[in-house]
Amino acid sequence: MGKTLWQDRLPSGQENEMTEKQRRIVTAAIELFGEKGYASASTKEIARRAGVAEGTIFKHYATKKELLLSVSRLIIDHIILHFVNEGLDDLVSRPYARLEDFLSALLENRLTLIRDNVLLLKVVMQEALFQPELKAELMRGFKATALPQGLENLKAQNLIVDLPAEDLFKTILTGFFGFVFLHYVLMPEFFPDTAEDRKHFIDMMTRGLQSPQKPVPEGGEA
Amino acid sequence: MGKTLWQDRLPSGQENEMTEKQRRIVTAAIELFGEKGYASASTKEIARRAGVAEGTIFKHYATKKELLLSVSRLIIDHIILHFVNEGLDDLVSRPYARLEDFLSALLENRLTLIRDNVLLLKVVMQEALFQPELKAELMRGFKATALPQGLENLKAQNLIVDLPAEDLFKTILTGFFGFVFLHYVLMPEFFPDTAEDRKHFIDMMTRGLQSPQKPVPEGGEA
Amino acid sequence: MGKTLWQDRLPSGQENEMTEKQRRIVTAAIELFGEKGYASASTKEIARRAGVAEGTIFKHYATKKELLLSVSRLIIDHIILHFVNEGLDDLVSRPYARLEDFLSALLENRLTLIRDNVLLLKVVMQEALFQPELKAELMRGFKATALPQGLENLKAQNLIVDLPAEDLFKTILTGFFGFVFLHYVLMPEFFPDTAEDRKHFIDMMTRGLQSPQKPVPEGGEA
Amino acid sequence: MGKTLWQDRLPSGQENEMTEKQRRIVTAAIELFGEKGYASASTKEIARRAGVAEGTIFKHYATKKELLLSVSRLIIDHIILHFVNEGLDDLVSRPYARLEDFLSALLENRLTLIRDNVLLLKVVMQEALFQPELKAELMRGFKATALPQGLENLKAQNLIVDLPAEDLFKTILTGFFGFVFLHYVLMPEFFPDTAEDRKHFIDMMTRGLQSPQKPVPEGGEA
DNA sequence: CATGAATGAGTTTTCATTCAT
DNA sequence: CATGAATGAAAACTCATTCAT
Repeated sequence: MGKTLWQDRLPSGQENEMTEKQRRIVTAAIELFGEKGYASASTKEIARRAGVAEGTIFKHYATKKELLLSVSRLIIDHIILHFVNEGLDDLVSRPYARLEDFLSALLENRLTLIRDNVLLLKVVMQEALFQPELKAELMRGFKATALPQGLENLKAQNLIVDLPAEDLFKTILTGFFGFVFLHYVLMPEFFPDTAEDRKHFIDMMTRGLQSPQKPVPEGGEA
Repeated sequence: MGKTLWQDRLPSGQENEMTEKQRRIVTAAIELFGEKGYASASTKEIARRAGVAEGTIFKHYATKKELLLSVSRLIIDHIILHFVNEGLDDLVSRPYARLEDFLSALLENRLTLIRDNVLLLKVVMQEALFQPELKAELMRGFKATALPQGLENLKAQNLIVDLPAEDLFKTILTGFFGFVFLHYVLMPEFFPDTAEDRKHFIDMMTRGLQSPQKPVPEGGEA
Repeated sequence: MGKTLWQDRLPSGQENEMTEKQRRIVTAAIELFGEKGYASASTKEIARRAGVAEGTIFKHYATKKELLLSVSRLIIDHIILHFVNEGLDDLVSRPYARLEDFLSALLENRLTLIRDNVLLLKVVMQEALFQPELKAELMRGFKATALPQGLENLKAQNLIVDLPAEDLFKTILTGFFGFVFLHYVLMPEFFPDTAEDRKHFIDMMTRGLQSPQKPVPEGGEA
Repeated sequence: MGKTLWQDRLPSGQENEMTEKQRRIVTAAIELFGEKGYASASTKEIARRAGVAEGTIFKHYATKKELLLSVSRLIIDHIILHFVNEGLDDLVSRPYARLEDFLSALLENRLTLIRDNVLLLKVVMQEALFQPELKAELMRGFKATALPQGLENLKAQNLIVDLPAEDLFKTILTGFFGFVFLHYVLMPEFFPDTAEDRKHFIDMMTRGLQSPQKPVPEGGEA
């Protein structure tokens, strides 16, 4: 049922130790912050869902705000940075005959990760809107991607419009972000998850980004 | 901090009448929601800043949430309606207009208003993540756009790819949303507001959406 | 639909004058006090149902409490005292072969009056529980009845147990009150209004009150 | 003012446990509801009199209404359970007991408790007029009586009229309710608490309910 | 007389936080 | 370390009452 991947990523090594209860608290906090927002998730409910006493939360986190910050940090450090690259290395190193194939693969790859982590994203988004440092982290996450390398490959094959990689990167990011955010995070009710919709989006992006000249034919330049 | 234009636009005609106090309440709410977020702005403080009794707020808005919705509706409409009035219709009904011009106008047209309302837009976005009514309000705003009509005209002139209007609408919305949200709401620090960036975006969208065939010449071009 | 009788009884002569609006206020107050109780009926709602402005209520009644008192007085003076005797004179002056017939007629008579005036009774009851003067009024109402006369007739015919009229009166009142109050005012949900139930009650009362000796045969004692 | 017995009876066994503070809250609530009525007794004042923080009340009772229900349940049960324990069962299981003895015990048994709880009973009655949950609670109280079992025994001994237990129950309840309510709750001023009055009532009920045939003698009477 | 917008004190309720066990 | 009863400040909301029009 799409049980999330991130739960296994909470630090449990003995260095960065985190007790079982702490892990349960963090998990419950992520869920509730993601479901109802920070302000509407009461510590009482978090405690209940975590199966601990309310006081226990405050043994570990002095204030509710600190719990939120801690949770945010955790998401950034242990989760986003991980799955941002999940499968991407593989993806960009494969050859693509058409830009469409690349973009399509990119989207599908992102979606598998995102669909199961909507709550996580919601927690990050609500925070990022008002916390500059978090934005910086997010941006760092975006850039750490293997994506730029993929773009270089596409440019080498003349499959993509000839713009500075940085600009291409931003344009793609912008497009993907809009699609993904509206469809899977903000308004799934209004932007349902259909193959048709995804195709329209990929088509548009493909036409928008592909090189006006014919791509370099495979096996000869002339 | 981008003192906004909307204050002069609060309905005061005798139809959609709004008392002086009501206007002060709305103004104070917009300011405070923007400054501290919805949850942290107390009705008491809103009342104080508006110079009215707390009860007065509840005379006009049954609940605090309704006040938020009302305020959100107001700026959403403000952004939309202003846009409509500027006569994008004119633009798209002109023959030989280019898709690029349309998209460009679509973007430029809104930016001033958006830039001036970033604070409240942030709040609206943040709350929309968790409040279904607000999502609905946003969606209503999206749909109230002149966009659909514009699209019909563009299709008639064969300036835009031949897809069902609904699909076109969603694709454009998705693209614009991503661009606007990242550049002006979420991460202006990383997506600066430069003419070049806007041009790249418009170019991409234009290529992505324009009809593969040449437009129907009105009377013959060659 | 059992529209109540009492509305026509509100004073409207030119002496005891009462404006149309006042009458509407009183009517609305009785309904709402009866439906939700004094404390839970807000002046706002009373005004709305009466179709007047909230301020208008306070033009006529300085406080909400005064409205309640006025309404109570009205119920007592113009209504209870009237319908307490409605049909009773007739009823007691008819001859009865059996005690059962008398009690049965008495019950049916009371019920026709009560079924349409539950709200009125509820207003009086909630008040009477805490207002001594109101209890006195109620008691006066009970005693002003033609019932004692009826009892004398029954005693003369030896149809009823030979106790002081006062005691008989109280016993009957007690019994009827319990039946009527539980069935029609307090718990109609649990004590439904069925012919069978009424019969059981009348049977019990009849056996409980009838003279142990055979009644005086009509036409001779020996 | 009839300082009540129930305070010692508040559950404190380890099963139905009730903390010291909870007991103080209940006590204060009973006093204040009785003194000023439900609506006029504020939770703030209840807390003050109980010597606890206002929040503590809501730890134990989610809403003020729930506090009322809980308190009502408590005294209803108190009256009922006390009665049950006094062993009316004994009485009715004795052969040759008379119906009169049963009814008399039924009445006397409750009176002390009722007299001591008039204040709260008034509140319960007043609120029951408008609060369905409270009616239900009252009805539950009625049904929890030992009455039904007693009736079976009486029927077995042919001491009582042969009607379905349910009908007997309702008839008796109706009668007792009228008597008790008028004499001890609503109008003690007009229905004084005299032995004579009680006797008249019991006589009437006895005649009204007893079996027309002589009771089955257990082994012979002569 | 009638209105209804405005008031503000008061009410119920929530909730992060503390602390004795 | 863990608990959860207790706290009390602050929140949203209600409502009888006033008053300028």
